[in-house]
Amino acid sequence: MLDIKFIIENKDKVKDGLAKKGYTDIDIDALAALHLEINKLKTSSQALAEEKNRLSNSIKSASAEERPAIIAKSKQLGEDLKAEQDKLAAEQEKFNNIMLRMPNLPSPESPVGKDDSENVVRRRVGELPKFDFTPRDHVELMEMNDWSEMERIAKVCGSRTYAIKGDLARLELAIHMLVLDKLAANGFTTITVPSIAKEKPLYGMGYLPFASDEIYYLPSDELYLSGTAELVLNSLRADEILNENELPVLYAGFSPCFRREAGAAGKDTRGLVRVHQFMKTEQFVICKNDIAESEKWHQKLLAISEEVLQDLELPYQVLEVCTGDMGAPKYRQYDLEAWVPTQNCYRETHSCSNITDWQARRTNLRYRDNADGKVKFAHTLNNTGIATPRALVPFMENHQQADGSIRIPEKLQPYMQGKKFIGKNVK
RNA sequence: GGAGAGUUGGCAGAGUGGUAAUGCAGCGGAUUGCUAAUCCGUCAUCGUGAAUAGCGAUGCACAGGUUCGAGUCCUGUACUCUCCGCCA
Repeated sequence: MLDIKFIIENKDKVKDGLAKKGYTDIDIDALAALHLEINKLKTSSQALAEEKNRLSNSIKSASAEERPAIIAKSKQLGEDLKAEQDKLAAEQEKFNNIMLRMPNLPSPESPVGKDDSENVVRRRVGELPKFDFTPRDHVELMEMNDWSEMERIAKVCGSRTYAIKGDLARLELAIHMLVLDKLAANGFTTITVPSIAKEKPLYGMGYLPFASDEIYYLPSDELYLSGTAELVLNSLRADEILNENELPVLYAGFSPCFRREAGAAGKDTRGLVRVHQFMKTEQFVICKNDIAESEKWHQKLLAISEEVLQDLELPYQVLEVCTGDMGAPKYRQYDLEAWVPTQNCYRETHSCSNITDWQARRTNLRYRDNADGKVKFAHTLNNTGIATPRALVPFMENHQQADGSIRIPEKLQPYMQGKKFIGKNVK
């Protein structure tokens, strides 16, 4: 959500930002006019309320003869007021619906572009693996090591589900532990959160009304399945006024995540790349309303996830996401993509975003500033810590050996009982 | 699933139909004079203002209702706690 006063005072800047993000259907001038109309209705209904309050308060001291007239007048005012307030509520709803659909404005640093083809590679880190054999893709590797039940589980649970077993299943959890330890070492509080949520947090995060196709809904309970721990973490402190001394709030959230993948029909149907249910360790930050401060945290979150990929010894690239490919809530976004040898390309493993105060305005998450005692909307940021099983795809493929076994990078070995390799052919 | 109790500001906590006490914390100011204390104001949202000035509206979990007037009475919903039932 944006501040309506900011919108009105910076119409050109807002129009420019909306255009860069590809939102051409929002009429800022009409929105400003609507706001003006609402304020007029507020003023007129407040005048009626004031008069009515005055009359009501005078009844106590009025004589018995005066009372019937005052009551009648007050009753009439009450009806007028109700009519005025109904008008106001209708206009307000129109206004709110537009405001809920207003995306965040992009950073002036973000590359301007219309879609993912215009994202900019900022850097590539790590050497691509060279194989003296024909590398197998991750599905073949799972099959030859008896690490999965992909066909059976599809019969039981439907397409885009997965079941992995043995050392690969243990690896999946080991990687999360490595990331959770790293985040804890950086001051993040480990927190496991539910994957079911009410509707309100979905609006707070900006999932609704923007991406309703992506979300599982449980109608008999009026609950939704969460696509990320960010959803819950973003609303965990909703409606609070934090003390500035509590900031920054750093959460390392772990949760099962659910996505319908409705918009990805036919894409990545093979294997572990795109599944309906996965596990994610999420980095989430609440910090002061200060762009230098939140940009600092944005870089910090990015650095942590780069370190994760380095610990996993995966070659990756840092992508700065262009204005047109960014989600509505985002001010600035980096994606990390790890190399997938058999696809001969980098695939997304992390998405790192500065949301500024856009979500905090929606969840009413504020803090009291120590310097001036004022209540301000906080800034929020989020980044993937690690998401599995997708991360297992580049992991298995980059670390595969000729015999189909998988090398375990040094940093991960303590989480795998010291094993240097896993696989059927490991002696 | 059944029964009961509860939900008031950043926090604590009064308030049984007539303008939301009080304390703590924070912020602003004054005063004393010194590892701080005291006093006053302020303390959420919005409208009108150049205004962080005044004036006004709203705000007691949420949504309705009764009433000239609702934190207070009525209805529904959510959540919390206690007990019973079920249960990893």
